[in-house]
Amino acid sequence: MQRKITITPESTRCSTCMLSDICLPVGMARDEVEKLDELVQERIRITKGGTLFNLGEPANAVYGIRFGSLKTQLEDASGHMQITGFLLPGEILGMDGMLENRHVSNAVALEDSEVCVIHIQDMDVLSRHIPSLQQQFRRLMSKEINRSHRLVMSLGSLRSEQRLAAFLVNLSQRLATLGYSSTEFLLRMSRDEIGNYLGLTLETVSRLFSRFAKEGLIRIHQREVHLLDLPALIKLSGGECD
Amino acid sequence: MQRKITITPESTRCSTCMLSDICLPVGMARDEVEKLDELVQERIRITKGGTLFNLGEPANAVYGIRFGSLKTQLEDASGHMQITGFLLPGEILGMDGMLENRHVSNAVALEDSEVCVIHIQDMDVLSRHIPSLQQQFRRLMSKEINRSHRLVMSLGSLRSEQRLAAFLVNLSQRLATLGYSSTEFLLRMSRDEIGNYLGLTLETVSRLFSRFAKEGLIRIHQREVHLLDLPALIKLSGGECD
DNA sequence: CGCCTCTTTGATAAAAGTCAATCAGGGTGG
DNA sequence: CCACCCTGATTGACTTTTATCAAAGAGGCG
Repeated sequence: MQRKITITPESTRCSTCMLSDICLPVGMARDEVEKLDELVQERIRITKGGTLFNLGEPANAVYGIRFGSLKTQLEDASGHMQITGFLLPGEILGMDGMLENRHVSNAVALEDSEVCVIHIQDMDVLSRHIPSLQQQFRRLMSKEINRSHRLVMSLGSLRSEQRLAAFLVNLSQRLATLGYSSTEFLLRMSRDEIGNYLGLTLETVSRLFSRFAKEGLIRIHQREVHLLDLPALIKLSGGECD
Repeated sequence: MQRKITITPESTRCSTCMLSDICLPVGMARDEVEKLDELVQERIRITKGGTLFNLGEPANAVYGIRFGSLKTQLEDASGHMQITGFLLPGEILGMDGMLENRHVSNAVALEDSEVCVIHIQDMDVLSRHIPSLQQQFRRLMSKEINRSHRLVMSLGSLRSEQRLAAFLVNLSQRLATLGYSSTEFLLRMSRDEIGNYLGLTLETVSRLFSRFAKEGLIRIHQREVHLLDLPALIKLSGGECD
């Protein structure tokens, strides 16, 4: 389910990682990124369906995804789950646990995945030698706040078709950033999970996919999506309207 | 609309502020709070309807509310607004602007209000003398992430009546923390604003208030609310179910 | 091969939105 | 000081959207 991987001298470090311009070091100067190299002393590999952390567990680190994808979800008093995000390589998770140093959500792997462990204490030590590190970390937290606010906007003001279109466009853009195709990709999550995330039922999601396909916006077979008319999807999602 | 207030020697400081155990210094040691006193060199008073900051403006500070209340809202490409929060005294706003040092939202006063200005640069300088300050700030950002995630949960998984109940309960609890009545208070926002925040129309909000009143859960006249059966509201909102 | 999970699709019901009219206060100007 | 107006709130009738219930189909894995 979950396996620790210790970093060896020949392991990839932040300064040699392909994701360095997306992940924690995004925007940092070359020489500062090199100083980051000691920060990650540990990686964790999680198999599909395994959890990286669970609600209530002590939280003293955040995690940067190296490969794979995870979902984060809140659990309410009655056990109902709400997915709050689908995370891709280069994205950071675990920052919601820093209020009480205890996780308030679960993180579950959607496929076999690996994350870099960033211990907060180590980061605080290192930040004495890297002046920009604290600011960098605030930026990442701010990004998470923004991400969540945009989700609120989507849930609060868009209709189901707009939400789903926005979801596809967002995924497309993030995959493009990673160097993958922005028009052809595999959905790592089920209809049920998409629906939960977007505040819809799985049936509604399925119906919308079918309708989008009929309208020529996408081609979809199971979890393989092909965005045929990205501009139309963007327009439908309410973004970049001209 | 907006007026700067410079701090004089006799002004209240963090160490003498009534809100110190709620606001920025929450949980900090007494001697560290005293070191915070130089941090706030400026306050801003905003009249009802005035803006503290607007989308696109440079962001180099965060703000702690001293008195009054504000709403924060996102604006999409087509000008549609989504309220992402109603903030009360002791609560911090502006942390969503730290990604690009530019505000991505608007903050509007719901009543005449005053905020303490916390310049990020000053905080970074001060944090060299207050080891816990960076951690403190991360806690506050984490809190904002959590707040937003819970709103996502509300929007994504609760029905309209549950959302409104949860909204009332949440307000009640925050007002209680401030020492106000948890059962009798004034709504500083319109039905329209509540509806926008909760992803509902103003008519739905109004109808639900009327229904809650008919069912004996609340008494409401205009913006004056009286929570008559807080346990029932908590239960309705899905929290603390037993 | 068969079971199990995920997905699709249809019929129907419920929730919430829209449109519209009326009502209540609060503030302003005559 | 009062009438009027303007904004915000309430309520009703009706429509639209989305959920619910149900059944059947499609892959994938043991």
